[in-house]
Amino acid sequence: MTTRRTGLREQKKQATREALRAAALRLALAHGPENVRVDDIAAAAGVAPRTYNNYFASREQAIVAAVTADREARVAAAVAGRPAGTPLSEAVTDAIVTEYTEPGEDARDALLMITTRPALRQAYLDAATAIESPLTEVFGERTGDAATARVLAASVAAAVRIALDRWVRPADGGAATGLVVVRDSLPAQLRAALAPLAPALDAADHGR
Amino acid sequence: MTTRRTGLREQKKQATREALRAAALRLALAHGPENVRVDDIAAAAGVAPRTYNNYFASREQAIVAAVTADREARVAAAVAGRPAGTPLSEAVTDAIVTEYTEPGEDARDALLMITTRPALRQAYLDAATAIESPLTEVFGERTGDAATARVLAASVAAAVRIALDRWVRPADGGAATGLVVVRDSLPAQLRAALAPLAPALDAADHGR
DNA sequence: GCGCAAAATTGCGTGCACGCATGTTTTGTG
DNA sequence: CACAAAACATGCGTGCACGCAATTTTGCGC
Repeated sequence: MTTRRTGLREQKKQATREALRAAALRLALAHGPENVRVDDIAAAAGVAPRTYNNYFASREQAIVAAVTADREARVAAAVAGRPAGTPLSEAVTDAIVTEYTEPGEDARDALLMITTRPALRQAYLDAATAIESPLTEVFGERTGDAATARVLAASVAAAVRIALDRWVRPADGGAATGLVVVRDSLPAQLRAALAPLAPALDAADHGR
Repeated sequence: MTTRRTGLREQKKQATREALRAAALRLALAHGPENVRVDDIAAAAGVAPRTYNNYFASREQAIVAAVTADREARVAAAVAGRPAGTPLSEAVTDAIVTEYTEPGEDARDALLMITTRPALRQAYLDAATAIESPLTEVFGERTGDAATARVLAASVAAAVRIALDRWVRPADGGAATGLVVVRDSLPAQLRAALAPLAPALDAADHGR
């Protein structure tokens, strides 16, 4: 369906990637992210330090990837799986809210760690852009226009990123304005962030 | 109007930033980006190597900043300057097309160098996200909703980024599909990328 | 099974980003 | 006009990302 290159080779690569992810998260949780060197992660995963950078371009990426994993691909699949009659904006919003809400797993404390460290927070937000490519494909099938699909996918990714940012960021401007900023739940933030894009999504949808 | 903090200090900072930008671009053009070390740039600008990183987070940023400079702020100003009756989508598109089309200056050969080096191309695209913040302010005044404004600004930034990407990227998929990809001009790419967002922009506009 | 080409891993070397501690300049206040 | 606080420049040290080239592993046709 998607990209099934060759069998065993790809399999081992994914295993290594998974091992690195897991090791990174485990060590970071155990000793604190600041006290984990790339060499440690590589050693724990049983590969050379240099190999680490064949899989992740930064130390933060590996830790964050353990949480975000293949969430992006699932979102795209969920969008594609909605009944045909559903407006595109609704399909997208529902799929995203479902997939991003939320771990329930062991990722709970990982999220806590990530949100309190600026560098990890940044990496976590950046990871949201990974939905662009799968979403572009789905949108492409529904709108028929690849260029439009890409723009809309990028916009959705940006909205998700903003929602996560607002959800994750510590309140800062409170004292200055005297206003107490009530933090919405993640689903509410996601819906609020995606709402402004609904007209564009639906216009492109039936535009074909 | 915007953020005029205090006098002499800010002035010197901008002078240093400008000196670094200029030095980075000049050296990169002269010897090729690969052969310019951060230390060289710092030395040419008359500051310590460490100071360089107080202004730019990467070597590429400084080079690219010499071209993109304050383009972002000008876009925001241009949007704000359109007559009140203009639809928001039109105001945004026209302002962006105007400001991004194109250097005419000494930036011609700089662009050539940037587009041929992957690292610089990446930095150039990333620089487009700088419009987000000024655009958010402008949109905020026009829509009345800060959250919506931010999402739309980010979407516009993403669209611009995509347009620049398509404009700047060397044709790659041509051989595979057998199709000759005709490269549109930058204004055409920008308009095409922004068009899908028009419904969202205009819906938010008069929504207030 | 066997060998070969493609692909992945590894080691090495280099330049870089950035935290921290310290000296220096700027600012606004009494 | 002096002075304390804040902002900035600088040195130093550390860990990191990545290009390059050599080496090992994998997949596949024979």
